[in-house]
Amino acid sequence: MSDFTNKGIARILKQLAVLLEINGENKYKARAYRNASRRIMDLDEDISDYVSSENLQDIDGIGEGIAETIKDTFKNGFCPPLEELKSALPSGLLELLELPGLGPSSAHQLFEELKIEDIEGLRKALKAGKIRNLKGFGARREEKLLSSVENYEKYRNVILLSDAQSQAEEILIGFQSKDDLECREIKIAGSTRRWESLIEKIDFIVVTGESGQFFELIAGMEFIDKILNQTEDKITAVSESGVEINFWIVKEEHFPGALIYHTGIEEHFNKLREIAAEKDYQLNKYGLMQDSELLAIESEEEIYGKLGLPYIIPELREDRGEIEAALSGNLPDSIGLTDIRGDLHIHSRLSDGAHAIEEMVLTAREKGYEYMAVTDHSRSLKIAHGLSLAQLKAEGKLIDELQEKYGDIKILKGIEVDILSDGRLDYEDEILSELDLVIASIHTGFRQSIEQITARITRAMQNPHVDIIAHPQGRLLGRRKSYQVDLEKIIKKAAATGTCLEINASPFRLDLDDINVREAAREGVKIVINTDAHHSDELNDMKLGVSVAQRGWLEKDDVLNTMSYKQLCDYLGSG
DNA sequence: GCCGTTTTCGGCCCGACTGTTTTCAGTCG
Repeated sequence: MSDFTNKGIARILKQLAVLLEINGENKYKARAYRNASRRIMDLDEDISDYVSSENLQDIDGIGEGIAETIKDTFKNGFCPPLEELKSALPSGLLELLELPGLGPSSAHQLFEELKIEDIEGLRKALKAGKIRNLKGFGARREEKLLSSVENYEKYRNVILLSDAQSQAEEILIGFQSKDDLECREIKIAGSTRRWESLIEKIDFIVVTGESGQFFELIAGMEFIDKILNQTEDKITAVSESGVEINFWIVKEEHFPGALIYHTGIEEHFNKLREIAAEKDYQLNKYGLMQDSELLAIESEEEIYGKLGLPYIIPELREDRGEIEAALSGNLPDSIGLTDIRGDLHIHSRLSDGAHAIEEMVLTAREKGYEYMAVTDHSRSLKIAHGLSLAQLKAEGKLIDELQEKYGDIKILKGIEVDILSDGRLDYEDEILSELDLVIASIHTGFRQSIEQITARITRAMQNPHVDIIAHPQGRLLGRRKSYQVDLEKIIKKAAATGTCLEINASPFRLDLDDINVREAAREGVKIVINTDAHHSDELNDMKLGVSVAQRGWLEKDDVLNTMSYKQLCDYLGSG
């Protein structure tokens, strides 16, 4: 009898669903698996308990068939029908679905008619002009797919910041269990340490005792796929998910210097080097030297200090003026996670969230938040079970009851109201006026012109009830580009109307991005950092949003949800 | 495959958009 986590089983069922779709089977069968996957993901109890007590079918969405599949998976240690499908279908078909504009049906068709098995095969067929002649395709679609393929290849080996962090974390944990003969010190550097939204490579700086043993240690880690290259001072490995991992091996006395060298972008380091030269030091990847002697230095702070600079946090080391600001004493007093007093964009089960409002309230309380806002979707977003007027009213009543029960957190009645394709909002003003907080956002009409989308958002901001524009760029990192929008205009309008712009902290979005956040704050726009949580775990994403704020040079006062509850009410009331 | 019954099979979150067609299937959110 093997053991699987809820996440593990959910992943298996989801994969099964996708493969069934590609295999051209009944789409509702596939949907049933996908549905079951979601239920298990959201389950509070362990799925293994259901298996051992033989009551899997008590779970909504799991019937005889799927219960049997799960039991078999536990029994065998693998999922028989999944393995069967995997051996029947080329594995590359799955990646075809990553392309926007290509779904399971088309993947099935491409495989059946042209024996296309992966993206490379598709690229060749597209170049050869073979696709346009297929039924349901055409010249235009061929052109779009080609651009999708090119975009995909560009991001092929890039992973989300949150994924890079969890992989890096696993590696660190792997080292913790070893004695310090093999690894005396290890720290994340590079773009992951700077909290860039997309990561190409994960860098570590390592002080080892016995480098031979260190190599074996890495090679033996279960999530390391292979070692690409090994020299005396660097090991390059590839993780199972295909991302490159560099271990820079340094001597203990070189650790702080190496950390600075491998953390900021090159231009940041070059400017530090120039400052060092002016002070008759030499700065290189080993550290700070004077008269060819390495100075005994313990930390990065000390190096910055010797150069006459305050410490510059990794998030700012992008050569966007931070050195100049440090020299003139104008570095931002960067906002931190502990400054955040509440989360103002949270979904519940009433629309498309995983949990009841009460569970989200309990999680927010655990985080020590002073306030939170329940902001489910509005009525026209049917796929997300957008709330009818009656449901919205019922939700308000429910919140009143919860507010009675939990006095130590303020629960705002909010909504994420859709900005419809024609620019109207999804509820009338009199409905919005009764709510504590109104977030407006775009979920339809992504392909409209820059003028249309900009006009939709500016019109929404002119509505006096709208407090926040959520995910203003509408991007999905590495997957979907931002819709066409004139952010300069949006920022100006936000400043003029007192509307807040959101940093959406979802690891898939991080929207606004750091550059535009900084621009908005410069123009005096108030920024709000929200998780857009659809699951209680996702309230933890706040740290990602804060990192965007830090990279955008924000200070505490630039951010709405660092305010006390009273200040927040005053602000919203006047807005 | 699951569910909810008008218990034995029909419907399955839904509507907009797109590119293909010339009335619709596939994709997306």
